[in-house]
Amino acid sequence: MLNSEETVKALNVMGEVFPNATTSLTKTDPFHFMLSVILSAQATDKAVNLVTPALFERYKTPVDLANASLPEVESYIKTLGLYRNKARFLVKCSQELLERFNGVVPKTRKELMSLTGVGRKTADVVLAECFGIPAFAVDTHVSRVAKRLAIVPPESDVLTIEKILMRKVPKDLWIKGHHRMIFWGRYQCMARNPKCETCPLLDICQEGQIRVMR
DNA sequence: AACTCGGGGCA
DNA sequence: TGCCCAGAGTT
Repeated sequence: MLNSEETVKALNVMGEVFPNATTSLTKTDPFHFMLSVILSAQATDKAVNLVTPALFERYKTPVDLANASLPEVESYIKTLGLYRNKARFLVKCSQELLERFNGVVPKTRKELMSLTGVGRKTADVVLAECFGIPAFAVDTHVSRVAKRLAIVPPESDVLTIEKILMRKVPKDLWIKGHHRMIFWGRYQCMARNPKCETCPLLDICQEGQIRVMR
């Protein structure tokens, strides 16, 4: 298992390969950014960025979305997967935002996660991107990369992975580390056919070495 | 813990 | 054409 120092070293190698690793979601105000993150579930950021300009032009405030009709919201996001769920999430989330938070996106993880459509990962991304509050959001890319590099045990669940990452990585590297692992998982260490042959982390990657052998 | 939503991206 | 995916809610 990689120790703290080795983990940071690996993250820094990722940073050299992807110096501009950051979210591709269009950054707007916290309200609209939070909605963008909700929409990005099981979809690419590119696909999300394609629909959000028209969507947010139509629904500028939480009040607008709270009173929206579901079919109309769906019509704006039909090119995304899971669009019926997502439309429902956006409307209900806006209603709850008005009822409980006076229409202002809250700045704690607990409050964010109390909103419909906002889970652990979305909450962490909003905290980090909107408010600069350190969080190590764990998604499928982060999970896969952490396991392959043996930063975490192979059977770890998401919460365990997050705990270990937050322990092994200094807080000021949480947000960057998240972005780097996302890029690593998307462009170097893909789920199906990872580019192990040209991987600069192959020497510390047990799974990669096994993969290259055969 | 398993199931469901779902069009896109990619082999 | 088939398979998986920058998740979260429900049961």
